[in-house]
Amino acid sequence: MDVRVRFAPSPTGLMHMGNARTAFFNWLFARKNNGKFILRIEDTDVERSTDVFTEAITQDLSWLHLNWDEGYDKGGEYGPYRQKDRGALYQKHLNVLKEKGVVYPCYCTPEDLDEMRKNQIAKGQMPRYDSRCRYLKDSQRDQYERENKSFVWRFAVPKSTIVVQDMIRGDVTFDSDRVSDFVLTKSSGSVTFHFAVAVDDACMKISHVIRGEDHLTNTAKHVLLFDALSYERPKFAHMPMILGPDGSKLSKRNGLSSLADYRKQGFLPEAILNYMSFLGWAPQKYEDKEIFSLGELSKYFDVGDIGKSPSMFDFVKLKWVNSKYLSRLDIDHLTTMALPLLRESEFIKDDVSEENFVQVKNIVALVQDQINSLSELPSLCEMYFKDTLTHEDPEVKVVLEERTNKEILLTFKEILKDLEEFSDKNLKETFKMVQKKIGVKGKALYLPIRLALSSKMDGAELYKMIQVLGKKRCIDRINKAILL
RNA sequence: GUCCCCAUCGUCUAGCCUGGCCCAGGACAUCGGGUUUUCAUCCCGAAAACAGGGGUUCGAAUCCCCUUGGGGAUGCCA
Repeated sequence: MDVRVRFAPSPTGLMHMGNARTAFFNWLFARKNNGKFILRIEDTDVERSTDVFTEAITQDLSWLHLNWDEGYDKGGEYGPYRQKDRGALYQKHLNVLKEKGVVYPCYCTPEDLDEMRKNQIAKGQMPRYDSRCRYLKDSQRDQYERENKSFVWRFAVPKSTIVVQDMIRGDVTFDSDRVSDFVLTKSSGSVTFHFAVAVDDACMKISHVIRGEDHLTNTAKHVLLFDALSYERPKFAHMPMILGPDGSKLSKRNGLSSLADYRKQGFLPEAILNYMSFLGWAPQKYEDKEIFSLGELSKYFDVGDIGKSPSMFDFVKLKWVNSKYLSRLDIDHLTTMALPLLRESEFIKDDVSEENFVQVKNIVALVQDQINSLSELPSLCEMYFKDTLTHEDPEVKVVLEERTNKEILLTFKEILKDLEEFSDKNLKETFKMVQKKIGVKGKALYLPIRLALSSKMDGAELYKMIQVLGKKRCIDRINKAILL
């Protein structure tokens, strides 16, 4: 069987981590099995769908390197790939269902339904459509028709036990009594999600439907439709949900939510993918390895290894994974990515000469190992671009005001002043000399100088810091600190 | 409410299917120590979990049931 999977976002909002993982696992499955990955836009909700989001979502996918084989922008044998362009196909299928007599028009108004629901809840029942229009007398139906009353087509759910075979959860059974006669076409004429999904998955020859667990109960409806339309059911796999840090469904409220946010924060797509892959999944032969390349992931990935329980999104761990990727990044590449952020902070001008690029690169190299995301870069680099240290931090001030430390700074400055070349060797020598003269070593020796130069307890390696700052700035800063 | 799904360290997870190798392994975070005359890295170590209760069994994290807890679904949203 040809493996064909799809990612089917609805363009009613930006892509978030949950969507992204669904897309990723589908992509992984396709690549692993030499199948096709299809991008289908589920824009049956004309009210809320916009092309802007379609555009944004496809951009996010591309950014994640999740290339698709068929899609609205690429074409393919089974198009069109936007549901709003598939109206005729849905109509055709509706006619088949009409002929089979498994659908019926429902004339209930939203108000009717609302009232019905309220009554049911009040009685402690599960809210569901009571199928009243299914058994409408012909005379009544004729009258509604004459009145041109608006209606929807509902599917007449047959009494049965519905069994959904899920690759992750095994057989899940539903009693048809729990599934109300659902709407296939809205009064506006457009189709509902359930109808479109079933028709499209069948017609696009989707072999495996891999999606979030929130669709598990919907699957009962979809399966009914496949059967009624005499289509073979695809295989289903419902992945566990990703929860926010507070244990509730991931949303705008619990922190960063859209993928675009993470991109802006300076998370690398490779890191995000690597982190996400371990949400609800672990390789069959788990060997205490945490960092996997895309290639490795698509080799090891297996739907059978996806777990059943939901997982919380751990931002701290994402940062750790990201830092791993960041520190391995080629320095030219990293510097190029840093440029926009540094411009935004007004550390550099819009156009960067080759010479300037090298300078910036030297600075970026100093903080490469310390950042968890690109967004942390500007604040760590600021001291190399601006000469505005004030030593306001009481912790810093106390150290710099200390008598011995002033002597250290003074001695250090005197030697530095006459130093020709700031090589590691020379600097080491310089520190040795200060150590000998003042009789202080280790942290006690390095910290005052570090603070005078950066006003921070931590930072880059001191020799490197001095080298990048250069003689004049080092001396100016030390002078300033001595006067404190 | 009703239905469906789920339940191992704070978090992500390995182990569960095919009971004994598990007084439960790894990673992030936390804490302690070491290397680096500073910083970061790195290394070592500590603390930290089988939700509870019943079964089945010689033996259960692993199988069954109940309870509890969490999530999802109950739309002319997807």
